Amino acid sequence: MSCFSPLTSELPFAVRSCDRLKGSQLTRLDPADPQPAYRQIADRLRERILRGELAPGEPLPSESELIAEFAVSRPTIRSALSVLKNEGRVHARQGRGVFVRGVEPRLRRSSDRYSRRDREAGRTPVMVDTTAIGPPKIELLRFAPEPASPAVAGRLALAEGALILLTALRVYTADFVVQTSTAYMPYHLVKDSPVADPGQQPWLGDTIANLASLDVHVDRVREEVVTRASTPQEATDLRLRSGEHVFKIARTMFAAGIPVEVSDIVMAADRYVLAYEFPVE
Amino acid sequence: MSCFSPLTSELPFAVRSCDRLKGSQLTRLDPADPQPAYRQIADRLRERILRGELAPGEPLPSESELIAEFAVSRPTIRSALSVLKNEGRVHARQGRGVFVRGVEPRLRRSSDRYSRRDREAGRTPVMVDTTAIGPPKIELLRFAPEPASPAVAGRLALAEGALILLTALRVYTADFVVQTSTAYMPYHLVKDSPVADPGQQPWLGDTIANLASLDVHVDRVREEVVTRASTPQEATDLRLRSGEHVFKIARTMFAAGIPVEVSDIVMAADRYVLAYEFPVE
DNA sequence: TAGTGGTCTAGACCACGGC
DNA sequence: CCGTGGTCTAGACCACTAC
Repeated sequence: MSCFSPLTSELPFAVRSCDRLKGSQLTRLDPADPQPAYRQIADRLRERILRGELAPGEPLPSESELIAEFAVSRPTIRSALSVLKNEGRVHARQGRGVFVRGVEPRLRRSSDRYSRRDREAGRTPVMVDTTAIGPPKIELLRFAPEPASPAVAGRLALAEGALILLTALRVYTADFVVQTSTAYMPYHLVKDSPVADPGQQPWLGDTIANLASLDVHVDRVREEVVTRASTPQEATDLRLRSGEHVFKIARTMFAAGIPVEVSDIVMAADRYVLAYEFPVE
Repeated sequence: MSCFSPLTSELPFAVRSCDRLKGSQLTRLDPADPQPAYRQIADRLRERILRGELAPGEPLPSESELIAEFAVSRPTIRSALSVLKNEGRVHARQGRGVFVRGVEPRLRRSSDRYSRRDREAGRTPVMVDTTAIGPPKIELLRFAPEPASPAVAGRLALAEGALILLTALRVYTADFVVQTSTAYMPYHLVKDSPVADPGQQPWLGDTIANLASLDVHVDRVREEVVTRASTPQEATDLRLRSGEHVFKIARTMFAAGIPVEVSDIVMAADRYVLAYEFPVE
């Protein structure tokens, strides 16, 4: 397209003179650079973004403009753009263009939320700092006693196959899912109590309050954080595109040194900042 | 590789009937499926991986085999594979093949490392659980007093432009970089002390010990964790491919409620599990 | 040498969005 | 309507690895 240079077939990379380019100068790639063209192009575009030359929300030059600017074929431009997409720096919208992704404010998930003060103020510990987006809605996906898997039994220091109470939740805010959690409690702790009654559960999602009502007092929390690409299921749940990252938190609550609940919490990695504050010594 | 073992078909996961080896049956795509071919193919391959049909370390079928199996062109197969690469589920090695990525054990970075017991045992708090890989080596990149940037001044509750001591470190283990950190301390705390002397610094990387020698006693730590794609600089430092994720930890140390050090710590996200343990109430 | 993945081109058709 | 990005094809050459 454009720029019918007879040099095209002679010189594989660049060096085509093309006087009338629509706005954008021709940008030469460095043939000495061992990096392939699509990486060099991605690097140049990334620089423009990091330097603020292309501000958040702004569109990048269109594919055809980039083809003209760098004098390469469309697939090469698309490879370059896909690098930036995979880095989460831009997102494409069909029919519109490719846009620099803004730094959306992240939800803050703070270890403070386990403090008694917050609980007594009536704040649910499922998440905090919902001030900007309203209170969370909780959807109960499953709630049932089950035999513990070996992994869960190990984490709860139970015999394999012992009964646990499984609670699977999904947390929404303003109709978009922000996290899912799957929690396991030893069934013998909650049996015959309101906590084990799906219709009655008094503090859905608030393990500490639930256990306190049974005179089990959580005094220590451990959270182990990893991040990885989402599975298709998680991507569906959290409305991510497959491949976007999640935080996965394996949480254990202890009462007097005994694990009384473990849970696996999954949330969109780029929507959260995890804040931990703890004493030293 | 494939199908020499008669046991294969008995194993719970390897269900392929392997009569005539990689003749690999033709796998039909669903034309009714609104998903494009490359995604359908990626999904099928992902399933095989998640089901264990393709075990960690094993090669996927080669591109030409996949072309035959799904009856599509090479670029389509390559798009499908690039989806899985970007998810971190496989990695390609030129001239060899595409291999299922194993779950390498992650280094554990635990909040315990700030405890006095560990310090007195002589363990450096820069990282822990180095048992598997030997003690860390610390490279000092920069060590100099500087005027604080507005951001750092804010985090340290100093006036803008106040002097801070900047310490930039890189931590190696067995010759591979595991984390970088940039720390800032109010210069007035350390001025004229051995802590401010590059040649003398007694506990490089151990802020708590350094400050304790000046009678400043850290009693609380806050860490704020985010994850995002690495910048090119970080990718170089940590030997990541551009686009792989990092954890970024913004740490603040407090003594009697006053921030006495802030630091930014960056590490390869898929090499770490961050463990936090803290009391409730 | 044969097979693998890595890069690049040229050209085609489609779906979406705004005018 | 036209321009945008999304998908797909066919074919080429290269660099690396194994044998």
